[in-house]
Amino acid sequence: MVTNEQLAELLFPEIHETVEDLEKRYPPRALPEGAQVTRFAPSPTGFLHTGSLFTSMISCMSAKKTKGVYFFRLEDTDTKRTVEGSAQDLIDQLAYFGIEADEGYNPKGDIGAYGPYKQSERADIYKTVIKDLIIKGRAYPDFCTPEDLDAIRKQQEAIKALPGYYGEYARDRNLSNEERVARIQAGTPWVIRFYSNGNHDRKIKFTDVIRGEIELQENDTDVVILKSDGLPTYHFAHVVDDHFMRTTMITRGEEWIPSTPIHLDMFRALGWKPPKYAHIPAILKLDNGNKRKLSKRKDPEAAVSYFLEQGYPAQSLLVYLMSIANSNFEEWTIANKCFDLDRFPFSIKKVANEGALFDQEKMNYFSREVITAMPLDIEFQQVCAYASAHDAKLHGKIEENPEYVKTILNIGKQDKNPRKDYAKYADIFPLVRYFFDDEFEDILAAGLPFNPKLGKDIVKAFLVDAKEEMPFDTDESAWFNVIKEIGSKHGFARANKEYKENPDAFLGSVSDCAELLRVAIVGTNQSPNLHQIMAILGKDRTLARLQRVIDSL
RNA sequence: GGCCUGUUGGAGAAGUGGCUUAACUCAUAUCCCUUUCAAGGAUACAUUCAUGGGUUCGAAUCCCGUACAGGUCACCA
Repeated sequence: MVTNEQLAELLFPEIHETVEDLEKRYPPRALPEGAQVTRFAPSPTGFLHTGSLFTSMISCMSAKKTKGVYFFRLEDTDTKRTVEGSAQDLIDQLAYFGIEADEGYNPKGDIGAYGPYKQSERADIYKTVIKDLIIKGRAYPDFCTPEDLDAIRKQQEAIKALPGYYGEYARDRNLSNEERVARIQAGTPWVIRFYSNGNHDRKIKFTDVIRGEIELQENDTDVVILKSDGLPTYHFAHVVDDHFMRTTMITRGEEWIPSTPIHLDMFRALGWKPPKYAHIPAILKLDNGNKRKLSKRKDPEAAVSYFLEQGYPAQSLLVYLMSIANSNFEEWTIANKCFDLDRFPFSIKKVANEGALFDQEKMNYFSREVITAMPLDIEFQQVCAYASAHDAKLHGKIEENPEYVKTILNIGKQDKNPRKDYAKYADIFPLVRYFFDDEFEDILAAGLPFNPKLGKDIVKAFLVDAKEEMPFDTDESAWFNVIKEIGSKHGFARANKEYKENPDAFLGSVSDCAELLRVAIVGTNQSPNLHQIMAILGKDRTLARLQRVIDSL
C-alpha cells in the first residue's frame, strides 16, 4: 500500500518546506481597513499593450486611492513565448506613464517582502503547495501524452460530450498510488493535475467588483497545475501567488471570467480565502462593422510605443484611458480645470462593463487640451525628449537654437484663449518649419500658394510697397492699419464688410491682401498671427524674405 | 455547439420604476467672432433606450422570449 505521502515524496523529494512555513514567511499584510492590494502581472512576451496599460492604470489607482499596495509580478511561466528584454521594456514604459509599483519584480533586484516576484523563481513555492495537495488527495500525476488527450477530445466530439479532462474522461485521476509509483519509476513523463470535486450541474456565484454578481457552472475539470517543464500553469500560479502575496483584489482582463470557477475551486481546496475579482473590459476597435480587441498586428495604437513615437505626452494617453475607465472623469477635468489623475476620485465600481471603442479623435482632443495646459518649460522639455528620439529634423533645430524653438512653441500659449495647434509632438515640425530659413527655401522652391485670381504684377506691387512702408516697432493694430492702407492703395477693401457690400469695386478684401503678405513671409496661407511671427523672425529676416519673394516674381 | 457577458445617438456615456420633453463630452453641421489657421461663442443632431411580449396608473429602468455582438472551453497567459 503506497500512501499519498510516499507518492508526494517520490514526486518532490527536494521539497522540505510546508505550506505552514510559507504562511509564516508571507504573513498577512498590516494594512488599514479598506486598503486594497492590487497587482499587474504581465507575461514578458512583447511590448506593452494599450489594454495592459489600461488595466495597470486601474490597478495602480485602486491601490493608491485606498492607501494600499500595488505590485508588479512577472508571469514568465511560458518559456516558449518569452521575449528577451521585454520585462525591462514593460517596466520602463510603465514608469514612463507614471505607473510605478510599490514592490515587485525588477531585473536589478526585487523590491518587497513577498517575493520573488518572478514566477520562474518561485518553482519551489508551487511545488510545496502541490506536495500538500497530493498528500490531501487533491492533486495527482497524470501520464497522458498529447496524443492521449487528443483521442479523448475526439471521443467527446463524436458523442457530443463537453470537451475537457473531467470525470470519466479523466483517465488517470483514479489510478492507484501503486500504479502511479510504477509509472514514475518506469520514467513515464507526467504532469500534475488538480483533483476537482466540482459538479458541472451546480452553479457557483461570485461578486465581481465591476459587474456585480456572476453565476457560472462549477468547475469539474482536472486542470493541469504543474507542466512537464516543472513550472505551474497560470491557473495555479495565480492562486498560489495571489494568496501568498496577499493580493486583495485581482484586476485582470474580462477574458478570465469563464475560468474564475477553476480558481475558486482551488482556493476552496486549499482552504484559502479567495480575493475579490475585478474583470476589466478590453479596448476595442471596429473592423468591418464588428467590434474586436485592439490587435497588435493590425492596429498600431494597440502598442503603447506607437503613442510615444507619435509624441503624445504620457499624460494624454492616461487622461484618455481614464475617461474610458470612469466616464465622469471628463466632467471632472472641466469642472476642476485640471488633468491630475491623483486628485481625481477614481472609483473602480464605475468602470463600464463593456469594452469601449478606441477613439482617435477623442484622444487627440484630450491631448490638445493636455498640451495647452502644460507649462512652457515642461512642454519644451518633453518636445526635446521626443525630438531626440523620434524627430530628427526638429531635433536638429533644437540643437541649433533651443531658445528660438521655445519661443515658437510659446506662440499663443499664454493667451486667455490659447492656441491649440498640437495634438502630438509629431504635429509640430510641419506646422512651424517656415520659421527656419533652409526650410523656407524648400517651401519657396515648391512654389508659393498665391491667390491665382490676382495677377503677378498686383502681388509684386503690393509686396514692394508693403516692404517699404510696413512698420516694425508698432503694436499689432497700428501695423495692421498700415497694411490696410497699402492694400487700399492697390485696390483692396479696408474691411471685409466693405468688400462684401460692393465686391465689384475691389480686387479683393483685407483678407486677400493680408494673405499675400502671409504667403510671402511664411510660405503658406495658414499660420498663427502674422504680427507675432514677424516679431519672432525679426525685421531683417522678414524684409529679406520679402525681397527674396519679390525677386522671384 | 455548451456556458458566460453585453446591447441607450456616429463615438464615450449618465440614468436602476414617476424629478428625463434621455445629462455631459467628443465628432459632425450651420451661424457668430475673425487678416488666414488653431481655437472660442451660439444653435442643431435619440419622439426614443436591439427586438417582440408581459407586469404597472406609469418602464430605458422589473420579468420572459428572440436577434445580434464579444468572451471562453490548452502542459498560453
